Amino acid sequence: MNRSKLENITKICKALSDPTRLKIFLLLTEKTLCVNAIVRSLEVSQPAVSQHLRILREAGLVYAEKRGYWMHYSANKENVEQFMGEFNNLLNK
Amino acid sequence: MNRSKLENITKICKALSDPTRLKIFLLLTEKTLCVNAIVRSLEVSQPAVSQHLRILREAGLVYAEKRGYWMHYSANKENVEQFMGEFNNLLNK
DNA sequence: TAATTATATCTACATTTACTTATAAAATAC
DNA sequence: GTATTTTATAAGTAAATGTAGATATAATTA
Repeated sequence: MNRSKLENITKICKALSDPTRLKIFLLLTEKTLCVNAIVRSLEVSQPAVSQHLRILREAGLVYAEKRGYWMHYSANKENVEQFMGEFNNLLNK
Repeated sequence: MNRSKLENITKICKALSDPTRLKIFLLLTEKTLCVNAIVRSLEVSQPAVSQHLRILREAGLVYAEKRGYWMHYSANKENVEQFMGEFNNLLNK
């Protein structure tokens, strides 16, 4: 089994292994939100949310798009589904 | 979204977020192994493997069955697939 | 019985992680 | 231009995590 493939799996799983970060991700599966909207939804500071978003972005789980001085985040569902498919294949071969 | 459901997801993701633990899990998807067989496959101590197996077991990712003084471990694929299905539903509703 | 084998648990420690406060950077508004 | 707003980054810190060595537990063998 490929090393970088292993790293990709652990990176994605690690990103979803923190409850706050998972909540952020699930919020973003429902709609696009800017950072402050997420801060208001959860009880976490703005820097904490920004750091979680960076980790989600590096794992390929969310998109980020700058508009004005807002940063719009949304879930990268296609990527997640592809990952799930590949992981499922691992199990059944 | 249910609190215990969230905890279940984070527990499973956390279990798969460590490279050594992921390797152990993937080994167990291929065949049933006792602890020492896993120790020999990877370059980790026996206590480390035992602790990883405990975490995988608590996440519902592996079965454990005692035979003689061996403990036979194998992947709980059904559980993983069910989890993947539920998670996928979360994305698409 | 005692010795051996396999696994689990305990303890200690170095590393990683999630967080807060403070600050910087980038865009907008005045 | 300066002030304001939004987000990102830096620094410090307490808590969690992964590990190895030592030890305990449970089953087997002699």
